[in-house]
Amino acid sequence: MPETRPYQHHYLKAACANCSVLELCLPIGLTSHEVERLDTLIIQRVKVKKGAALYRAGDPLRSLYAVRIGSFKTSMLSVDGREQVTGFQIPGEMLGLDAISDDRHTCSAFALEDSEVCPFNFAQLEKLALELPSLQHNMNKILSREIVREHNLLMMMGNMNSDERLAAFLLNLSQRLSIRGYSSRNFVLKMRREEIGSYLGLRLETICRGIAHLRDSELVEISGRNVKVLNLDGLKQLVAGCHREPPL
Amino acid sequence: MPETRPYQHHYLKAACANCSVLELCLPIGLTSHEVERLDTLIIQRVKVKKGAALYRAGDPLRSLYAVRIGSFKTSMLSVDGREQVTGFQIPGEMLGLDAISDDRHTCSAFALEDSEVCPFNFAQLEKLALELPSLQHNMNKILSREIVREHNLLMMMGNMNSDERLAAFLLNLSQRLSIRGYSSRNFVLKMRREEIGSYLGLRLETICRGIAHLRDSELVEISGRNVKVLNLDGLKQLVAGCHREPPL
DNA sequence: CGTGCTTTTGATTATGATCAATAAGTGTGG
DNA sequence: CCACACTTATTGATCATAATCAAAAGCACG
Repeated sequence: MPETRPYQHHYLKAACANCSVLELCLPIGLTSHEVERLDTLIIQRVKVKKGAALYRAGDPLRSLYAVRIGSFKTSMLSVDGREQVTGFQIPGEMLGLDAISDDRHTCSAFALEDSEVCPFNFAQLEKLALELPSLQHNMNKILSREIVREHNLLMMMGNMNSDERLAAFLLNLSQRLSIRGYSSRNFVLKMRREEIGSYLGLRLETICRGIAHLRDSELVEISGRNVKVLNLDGLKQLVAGCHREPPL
Repeated sequence: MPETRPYQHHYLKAACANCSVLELCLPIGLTSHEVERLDTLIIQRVKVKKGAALYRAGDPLRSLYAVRIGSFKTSMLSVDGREQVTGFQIPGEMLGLDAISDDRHTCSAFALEDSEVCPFNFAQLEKLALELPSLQHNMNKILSREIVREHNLLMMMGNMNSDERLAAFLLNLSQRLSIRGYSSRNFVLKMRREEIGSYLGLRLETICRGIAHLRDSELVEISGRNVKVLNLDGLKQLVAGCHREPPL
């Protein structure tokens, strides 16, 4: 990711009401009148070029972002400059939730492809949430859902071997894409092997070997970054009947 | 943890205003009038016996809980019955945040010693947060802080070896205890080696060996569950100059 | 159409898991 | 209070998994 300049401002007039990811984003369950009020927070949508940072660790929290088009990775840097990928975000998913803790982003967010986000000014969002109970409730749920996501990640890190983690990763991505109306059986990995590895706590070579194993067992067909799921149940079984010891 | 009966109800009249962990808990930064209103949500404090569950995975979300006295572990069960510990909570820390996502607890919470919690009815809490902006803001921060905590855990799982993870765990516990006014140099581990291991993605034997290593390098003195930190900076250095490869 | 980067695959090594046996605590009932 | 049973902790020996090192093959983009 050599592109380091701040994100580009391509101003677009926003309109939650006719946004295609409306039902996956902050406004879930809001009345059309409430959505209109939320709309007023989004000054403009923002385009982020592939490889560019939407924000960086240490930046003050200005806005939360909903991914509208494209995809992102969020990552932290360790003291000695190693990257830990903490998540991949696709349309309808939120970015920046970790920053509320300390009014400062703890992760950086990079676009994995040319992308577009809706920024919600956080101060205004909190203010509006005081007036719209369902918005407040949504925010709580979205924050809590992120906690649950990370619990599952921890579970994976603690109890799954490399092949199982990879299978779980593909399955999770497949399911999230399917919710967004994309194919759950054919999709493209926008991230590098190294980034998948970092996310799963593995080296990139281990990811390559895992892919080879899944291919050998005819669960998926992966060539380059193109994924075709051949045996969804098989994948699920691999993830479910997982863990380092057999059940006694 | 053989004790499986639901938590015991020892009713105590609650009063945030003169609670010793007030400034670490939900009411941070609230005016005394606001704290009074929050007080009305806590019908009574609840005592939980060592080993008993405060709630279990699958239970409907009724309340969030602030630990007042004692300590807890939260854990999830995998399909084949293996435990993944997701956190340890000490006084002033919140329990149940993951349940907001789906109105259902995804973890179980067990008392590691005889303990006491303050339950906040969640529905009432959300309602009250609409009227008290600083309460709403606190809730957002607490949720976000939990996300940051888990990011750091992921970082640990992904980039640290066993000794470094153990050192990071001890350091983190030491710091949290110190914030609560306990000694940061002398404390007692209320959890078993196995639970520490599960939390850190390691086996209990590896924890024992790690303890032996830290003892050999004269960073800490650990006998049984009693911890004495001998060289805080040394511990920090081990955690900071960590990671599987040396910095290039 | 090279020149990076990224991915793949192979060979070897290191770390932590597993298996096993012993020791140290903890709590209970006599 | 002690003896016993049981849980928890420690340490050793061996093994398995994934990391590391290395080299070649694909790709993508200027």
